[in-house]
Amino acid sequence: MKNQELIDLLTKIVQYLYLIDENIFKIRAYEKAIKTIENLPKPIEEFKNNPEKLYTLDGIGKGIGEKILEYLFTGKIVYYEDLKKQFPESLIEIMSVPGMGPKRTKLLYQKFGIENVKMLKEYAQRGVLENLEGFGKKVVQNILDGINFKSESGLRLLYNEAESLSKDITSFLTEDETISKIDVCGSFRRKKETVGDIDILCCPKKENDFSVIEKFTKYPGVKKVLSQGETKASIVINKNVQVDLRLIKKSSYGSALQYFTGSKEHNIQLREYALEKGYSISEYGVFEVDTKKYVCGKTEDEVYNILGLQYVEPELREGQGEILFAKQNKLPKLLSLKDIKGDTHIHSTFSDGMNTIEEIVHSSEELGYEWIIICDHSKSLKVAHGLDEKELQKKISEIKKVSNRTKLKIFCGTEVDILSDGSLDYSDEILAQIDFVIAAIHTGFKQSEEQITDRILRAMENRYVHAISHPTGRILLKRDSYKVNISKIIEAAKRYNVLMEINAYPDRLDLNDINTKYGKENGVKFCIGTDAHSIKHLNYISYGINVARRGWLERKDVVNTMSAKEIEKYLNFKK
DNA sequence: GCCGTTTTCGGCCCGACTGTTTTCAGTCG
Repeated sequence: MKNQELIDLLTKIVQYLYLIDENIFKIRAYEKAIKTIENLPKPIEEFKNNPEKLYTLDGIGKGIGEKILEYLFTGKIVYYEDLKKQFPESLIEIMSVPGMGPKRTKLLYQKFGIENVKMLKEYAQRGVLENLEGFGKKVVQNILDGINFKSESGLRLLYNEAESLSKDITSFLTEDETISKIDVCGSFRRKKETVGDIDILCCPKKENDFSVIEKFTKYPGVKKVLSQGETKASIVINKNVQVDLRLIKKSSYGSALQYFTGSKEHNIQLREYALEKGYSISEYGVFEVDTKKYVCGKTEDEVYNILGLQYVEPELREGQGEILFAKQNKLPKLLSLKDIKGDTHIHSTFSDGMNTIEEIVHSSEELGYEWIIICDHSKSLKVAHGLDEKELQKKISEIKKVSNRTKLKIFCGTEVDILSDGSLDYSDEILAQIDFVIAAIHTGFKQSEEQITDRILRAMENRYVHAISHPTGRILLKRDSYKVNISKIIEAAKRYNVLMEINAYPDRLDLNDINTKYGKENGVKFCIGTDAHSIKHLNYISYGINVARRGWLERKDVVNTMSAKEIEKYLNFKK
């Protein structure tokens, strides 16, 4: 799949366009096209032989479409090669230094020939930049700080890390009880799998009480105050995470919440749509264009409703058609935690889990589940104490024993390895005795895309396989997915009636949101498994639900919403 | 560079903070 390479290339083009001060709307057109490719669930190569389909994609017209085709056929884009002749590529890195934008980057290059971050640092330290027009002592200091900040950070947070950080900061801000409302917005509220920074919105109890801004800058663990105004401040805290706080009064709270939740693309589309209807939207509210009169903005509901739109859940606000659906009153009723009646992927002490089946049962009862599936590893995964056939029999009888002491329905599952030749780690005779078979790849990550795709397809053909676990094998922020044609796998899932797992482990979240949505569009059904290796992990189910919601899934798309009777019937039907 | 149920040309979301300015450019979200 060349999608990421193409995205990287187009992103560089965008940076160059900023540098040469190209028409801002042209730049936005490129940015929009990049978003479209990021949300594409298929390999871009598939458009090689039917370009007409490429041009139907949102934001891709003649100009950018031709460049994409040029890239697919020749591996490069001449337009980009020409841009490189104007300015060295290393200027793009300079522009990524906080405080350095295209204007300053270009000026320093033309005046001093500064073409990389190292040179920038040297010139800044020598004090030669301060006398330039538009520069000054503080600007130069900010640039130096920016260089340090950049070298130390760059990483995004996993969603669950952002979650605990957010809790800590919001409880600090609310401890004096001067605040009536507080929300963490941005990509965190949209439940993205990783979060770049934390955006907090709050409404003080007393109008014009700005004291919380001051308090915010005193948060324990603050490393640097980037900016501090009357209604807005930005800090950097330990771990080099940027946190922004914005104060807003009651009458604007809803529109501010809407605005700061984003995404940028969603907001642009919403505002464009509002203009068609004669309204202008900002974080302060919805206003009539003609009279500039305030119309509403107290709640998010109001903002969408005044435009004749259904309320759009934050998880759907990615500019991927949700506004059109909202217009037609056709948004999905998203899955929620209260719909969940069981977990399809739990490890016990039989393999590499920390807790016994008895303990898992106890915790699952507390969660209000009707059923669970204990999936341990299969025999060849020695590092995880995979079960051989004998141990598997022991596990089956243990489940029977524990079942006598609980109302909870316990299914015996296995996370069976897909071996490097595509065969499964247990014989069909063994698999037939197991209630739920979820097949997974744990070895041979370096194989070619064809090999891995074929391996998984072969596993799916097996009549005893109910599901595919963590279908792309990625570890967020650590390891890329193995090479696999995931759209082929998803399409096959419908054909073979195999579930796609949304693995809820916080650093997996695999399938991801985009592929989940693609699966739904192709009629695929899903199971959400926590992959819990300890009873504490059972709560990870909420992270799986986040992905499901971002993938537009409803109750009916997910087997975890079935009652114990329904799921039993469902699992048997497969055999 | 993209797009169109008034348009194939003329639009394209909106605002805060900083630092350097005498009214605003640059950067950021």
